[in-house]
Order: sequence, then structure tokens, then C-alpha cells
Amino acid sequence: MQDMLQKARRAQILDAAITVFAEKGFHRATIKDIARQAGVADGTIYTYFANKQELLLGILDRLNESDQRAMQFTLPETMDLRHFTIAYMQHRVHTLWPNLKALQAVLPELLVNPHLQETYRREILEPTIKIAEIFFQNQMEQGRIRTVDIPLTVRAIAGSFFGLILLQLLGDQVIEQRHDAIPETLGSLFLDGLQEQHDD
Amino acid sequence: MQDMLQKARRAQILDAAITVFAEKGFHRATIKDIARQAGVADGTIYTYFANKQELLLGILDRLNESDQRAMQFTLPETMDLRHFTIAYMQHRVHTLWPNLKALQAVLPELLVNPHLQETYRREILEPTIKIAEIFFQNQMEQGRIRTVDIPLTVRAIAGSFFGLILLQLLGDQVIEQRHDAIPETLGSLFLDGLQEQHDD
Amino acid sequence: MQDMLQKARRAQILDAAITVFAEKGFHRATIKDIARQAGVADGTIYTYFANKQELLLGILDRLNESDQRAMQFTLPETMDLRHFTIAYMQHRVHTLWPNLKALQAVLPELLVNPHLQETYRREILEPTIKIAEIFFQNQMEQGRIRTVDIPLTVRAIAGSFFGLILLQLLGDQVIEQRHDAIPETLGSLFLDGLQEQHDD
Amino acid sequence: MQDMLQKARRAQILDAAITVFAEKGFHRATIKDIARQAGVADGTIYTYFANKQELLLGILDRLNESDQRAMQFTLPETMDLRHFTIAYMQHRVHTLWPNLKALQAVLPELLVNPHLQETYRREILEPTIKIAEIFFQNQMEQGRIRTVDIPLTVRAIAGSFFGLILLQLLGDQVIEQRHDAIPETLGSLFLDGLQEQHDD
DNA sequence: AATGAATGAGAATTCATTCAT
DNA sequence: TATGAATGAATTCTCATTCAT
Repeated sequence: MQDMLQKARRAQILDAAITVFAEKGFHRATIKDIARQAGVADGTIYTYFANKQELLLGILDRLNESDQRAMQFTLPETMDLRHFTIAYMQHRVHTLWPNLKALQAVLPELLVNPHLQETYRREILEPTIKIAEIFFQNQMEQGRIRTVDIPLTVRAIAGSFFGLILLQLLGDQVIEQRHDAIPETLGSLFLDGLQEQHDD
Repeated sequence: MQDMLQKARRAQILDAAITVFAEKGFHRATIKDIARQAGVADGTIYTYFANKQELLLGILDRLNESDQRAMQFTLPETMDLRHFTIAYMQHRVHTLWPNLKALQAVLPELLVNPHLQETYRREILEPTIKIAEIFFQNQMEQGRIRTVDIPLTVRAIAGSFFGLILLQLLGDQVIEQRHDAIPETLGSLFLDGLQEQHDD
Repeated sequence: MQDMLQKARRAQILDAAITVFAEKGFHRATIKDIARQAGVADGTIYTYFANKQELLLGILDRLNESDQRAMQFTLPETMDLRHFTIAYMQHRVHTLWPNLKALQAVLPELLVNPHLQETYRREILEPTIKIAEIFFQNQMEQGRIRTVDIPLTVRAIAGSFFGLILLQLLGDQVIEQRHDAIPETLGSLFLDGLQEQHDD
Repeated sequence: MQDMLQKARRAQILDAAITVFAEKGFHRATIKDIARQAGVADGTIYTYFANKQELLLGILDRLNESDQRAMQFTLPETMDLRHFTIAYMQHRVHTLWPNLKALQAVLPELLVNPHLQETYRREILEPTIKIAEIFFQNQMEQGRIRTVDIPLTVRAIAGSFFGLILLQLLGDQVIEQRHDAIPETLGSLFLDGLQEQHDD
């Protein structure tokens, strides 16, 4: 019961940190900012987090959890490749976009902080890529997709997600407005390509 | 002659800033760090740049210049779409990768600093995207590519470049080692898609 | 109770600032000096004052308050002009001299800082002069004083106070030792003049 | 001939220093400011003055010279006290007001810099006061003026000059506009006093 | 457990002064 | 002699963290 209160307070501070980090960035955000946003005193934050950096790790943990859930997504046997791909992308968009603020909060620091980077790579990036590689490997062996450079292709596809998020974080209006069209458009792009087939 | 010396000194400081920012990030990098790296006294930096932030803008200018050059790339009339695409991607890779450190230096701050972001969007991002949109529009009207959602497609393709860079900046080993394979792999992926065509 | 502590701490820092500014002048005085004199850490000063300049405004406020009290001095109906004048000068000397250090602390900067000057003029100088002008005007209308150029006369008298302070601040020994003689001597000087009357 | 050029250059720099110090105060004024105002390079100033402080001493020297000239004023035997007093005050106003900018340049620093203060006191203040004291002593012995506390009276009169200058430096408009009325008004004030004589 | 005042290390920036050209 | 770029000491101010209440 006390434990619940503790967790709620922790979450409240983490929410505040996400908001403030997303708005101002890790360094420009002060503990005072976060405390005010969370409605607690400066010192209280240190009851729940050892230091400012730990707030960042807390946010990363949240992203990780949400990613864990995203990866529990499994392929219904009956779906064909096209439907599966689109369904998967849909799922990804639905799990990524609500966490955009958290991503915005950690990403800049992620690019700059080796320890954080290492954690992110180990816990999120590499598992995600590994699973995708295995999936593509299977598909190739089953003759469903063209033979390609799997590692690079997987990274290009994952990267296009990443890149779209990046563009949105950089203020691109189109993506923000049309992110629900992403699964279909990317699905078609990656499965069929751009080129008309008749003259291939 | 004096003017040359001035330019060289400015460049030397900017090089140092790129190195240090890329290594530690904008905020953790101190003027002292940059001065030491450049082999000058702290105060000297302020002869060439009004403040720390201006160093960032200086780096952005460099990226901009290199981007300007990249966009002067023109389509040789005789090339077909495939060759052109790959050639263009090659060109992009060749202009982006050497500037990776500069990109690493500005990107984190770009995600967090509205003024810098505005500059980057206006000077680099939007022009690049606009040109690509026009190119794709042309191709579509000439029936060379499948009808698609151009704005989103362009952003997905641009984004996959961005995303690959991001992955590399996050420490992915594969991309670093194989970035020369990017043009061919991405060209094929975006033109032909993944799916085997016979059973489409 | 907490509020009392806050005020005391603020006063303690302001006292320190007065001492150090009076001793070294605004610019040569460092925050470190003031903090040491106040017996607090450098940073503590910024809990009570937004910046170094605000310390100066704080001192000015104090002078202002003491001046407000000085101006509440009112003429007992029964006193004749001579006794009133001397009593008033006595009062002025008694309110000015204890604040000499504060005046020494602000005056040099007052001569050089337009913002501070504007505040001082508006809040202290002009009200004081205005009141004196009205008083002299009344006296003149009642035939108690000779017809004179009131604005200039008022300024000459106020100025002689100011000037005596200035001389003391510049190290004159005589004034320091005999400032209790000021009211009588100045009273006589301004009321009767220097010249023997019989051969006027 | 070269020597003339040297002197001119020195004067040109000193003029610039007076202007800039008067405008911004000693500390806010930079060597760069003064160099620009003088139309020379920063380094050139150090050919003529050992350091920034010496510029101040240079200005003080000028004030001293002008004061020397003021003190060479001698009493024509035939004049009566009233005419002499007014003539002397006129002379003082004529020598002080043109140097107001120089005074504004040194005064704030004078209040704060013991070395400068010592010089000013020794070379200007004390000689001036000494001469006035002797003059008043003579007048008193000749029965021309009322018996008074000479040291304090002299300081009050000198101080009223000083005070008027101070008021003007603090932005008082009246004094600026009417400084030519000062000799007559102060002469009358100090000789005759304010009080109507008939009911004394 | 919560508070928020106090701390002081650390960073950006300024600017008097020097000195090679 | 004149120049002005280079220097680096010194200063203000910020803010993560601590700790007495």
C-alpha cells in the first residue's frame, strides 16, 4: 500500500522529467524545473532517484518496457507477408508514437552519453534488430522475399522508422500529421519498391 | 594573406569544436576543452566566435555548404532510373559520411535547441526534401515509378539515410563497416522491394 | 518565523555588500568578497539577490527608507525659522551620517549607472528637493526670508550637504571630526550670511 | 617636432579616455572603447600610458593644471568683498564647468581608489581649501566678515560648489540650465544669508 | 518522508596587457 | 612606432546535491 504510493510518486517524477527533458533537453532542464513540474520539492527527487542521470535511465527503462511489449507481438500463422508486415508496422507505430516525448527526452543524450548508449544498445536496439534479422532470414529461406543483404536491409528498414521519428522531432510537419499512413506507405515501399514492374 | 590566416585559424577552432562536441556533446564540452584541442588559449576562441553557441552554428554552416555541393549533383541524361538512383545515393553517402563527426556534433543539440533546429530545417532539411519531392513527381509523371504517397515516401527514403546514420552514431557496427554497400542495397530495396514478384 | 530568518539573512548580506562596496567600490568588490564578509557561500547571495546589481538597488532601497523617515520630520508650530532650520539640519545630519557607508557604496556607481541614477533621482533626490522648494516658497510668501532664486538656492543648500559628504568621502579630516557642528554653522551661514551687517 | 606629435597623440588618447570614462565609467570602459574613440589601435595606448589606471592619473593631471590656473586668480586691491566674491565664483564656474566631463570621468573612481584619492587630496583639494582658509582668516581679521567657524564654513562653501556639480552629474536639469546664475546667487546667499535683516 | 536553503565546484565570458609583425 | 591577435587570469552566475528541520 505504501509501496503503491512510492511507485506513484516515482512515476509522477519520471513523467515530469520526460516532459521537461523533452522540452528543454537534459542539460538545460534543472532539477528545480522537474520538481516544479512534478509538484514536489527539489530534495524529494533525490529520495526516488540517486541523481539527475538516473532519471534518464528511468526513462530508458520505460521505453524498454514498452519495447518489450511491442516485441511480444507474434505472427498469426494464417497471415500472408503483406498483411503481416503492415500489421507489424502498425503495431510499431502504435507503440512508438505515444512514447515520442520520452524518446525526445533521451535521444539527444543517448547520442552523447556512452553509458546510456551502451544500455540502450544492449537492451533495446540489438534485440530488436536481432529478431528482425531472424524473421527476414526465415522469410528468405521460405522464398517469400528476394535475396538481399539482410543486415543492411534490416537496418535500412528500422532506420527508416528511426529517421521518420527524427524528422518529426526536427519539426517536420508532414510526418506528424500523417503518421497513421506510415504503415501502409512503408509496407508498400519496402515490399514492392517504387519501380513499375512491367519494364523490369 | 592575413585574411587566409584568419580563415585557417577559424577552421582550426571549428575542427576542434567538431571533435570535442562529437566526443562529449555540446554541454559537456567546455571552451577549455576546445581551446586545448585547437591548441589555442580560451580567449582566442572568442576572437573568432561570439560565444559557444556560435561554434555550433559554424558547424551547421559547414554541413550546409557540403549539402549545397551535394545538391548540385545533376542527372546525366543518358542514365536510367536505377543507375541514377544508385549514383545519387553513392554521392550522398560520399558527402554525408565524411561529415559524420560534424553531424554527431550538432545532432543532439539540434534535437533540443529550437533556434538551431529552425536554421537546420530552413537551410538544409526542407530544401533537400523539396528537391527530392520534385524529382519523384517528375518520375511519376513520366511513368517511371509507381504511384505513391510522395511526401511520405520521400521522407521514408531520406529518413532511412538519417536512420542509418543514427544507428551508426548509436554504435551499430554493421553500418560503419559496410557503408559502401548502402547505395546498392538501398537502391535495390527502394526500387524493387523485398517481395518476390512472380507471386505478386 | 521563517520569514524573520529570511529577512535577517537578507540584511546580513546587504550589510556585507555595503561594507565591501564602500571599501573597494562596486567593481573591485567580488561576490566572493561579499560572501566572505557575510559569512555565507557565494551561491547563497543569489538566493536573496538576483545579481550583483540588485545588491546595489537593495542598498539604494535602504537609503530611500531612511530618507522617507527623514522627510516625515515636521515643523513644530511654535519654533521660529532659526530654530527650525537648525533642528532640521540636525535631523538631516543624524539620518545621513549613519548611512555614510551606504552612500559611499552607491555614490560612485550612481555617477556612472544611468538606471541606478534614474531610480535615485526619482525616489530620493527630486522628492527631497521638491519639499524643500515648497518650504522655501512658503517662507518667502510669509516674508520670513529674503527674495531669492529658490530653485538654485535650494540646490546650493542641499548641495552643501552633499558637498560636505563628498569632502568627507574624499578623506577630509575636518568634517569627519566636527560633523556635529554642521547644523549650527550651516544654519548661521545660510540664514545670516558672512558679511557684517552694519556696513551693508 | 616629433615631441609635438607625441604630445598631440597623448592628448588625443586622453580626450578619448575622458569621453569614454565619463560615458561608461572607468570599469565599464574598455581599452578597446578608448582606442576606437581615439582612432588608434589598442596597443598604441600602451605606448603613451603604462596602463589603464595611468589614464586616470593623466586626467587628474589635467584637472590639476586647470586648477592651478584658477588659483592664480588674485584679488585686485580696489574691489570690495562682494565684488571679489562674485568675481571669484565666476572664475571658478568658468574653470570648473568646462572640465565637467573630466570630473565626471575621475570622480566615481576617486571615491573608490585610495591612491587616486590621495593624489587628488594632496594636489588639488587641500591647497584649494588652505588658500580659502587663509583668505577668510584675513577677511575676518579685517572685520569684513562675521566671526565664524572658518574650517567648516570654507568646506560648506567649497562643498556647495561640489554639491552643485554632483547634482548636475546626477542629472539635475536646473543646474545645467542655470549655471551662469550660480556666482550671483551663491554670492548673495553666502554674504547676506536668507533671513530678512530688519527683524533680526 | 518531504522540504528548500545553503553549498561550492565548475563554466562561459571579458578584457587588460603583451608581443610578433 | 603602430598594430591587433593572442593570452589567461579573474569574475559572475548556475545548479546538482546535501542536510538540518
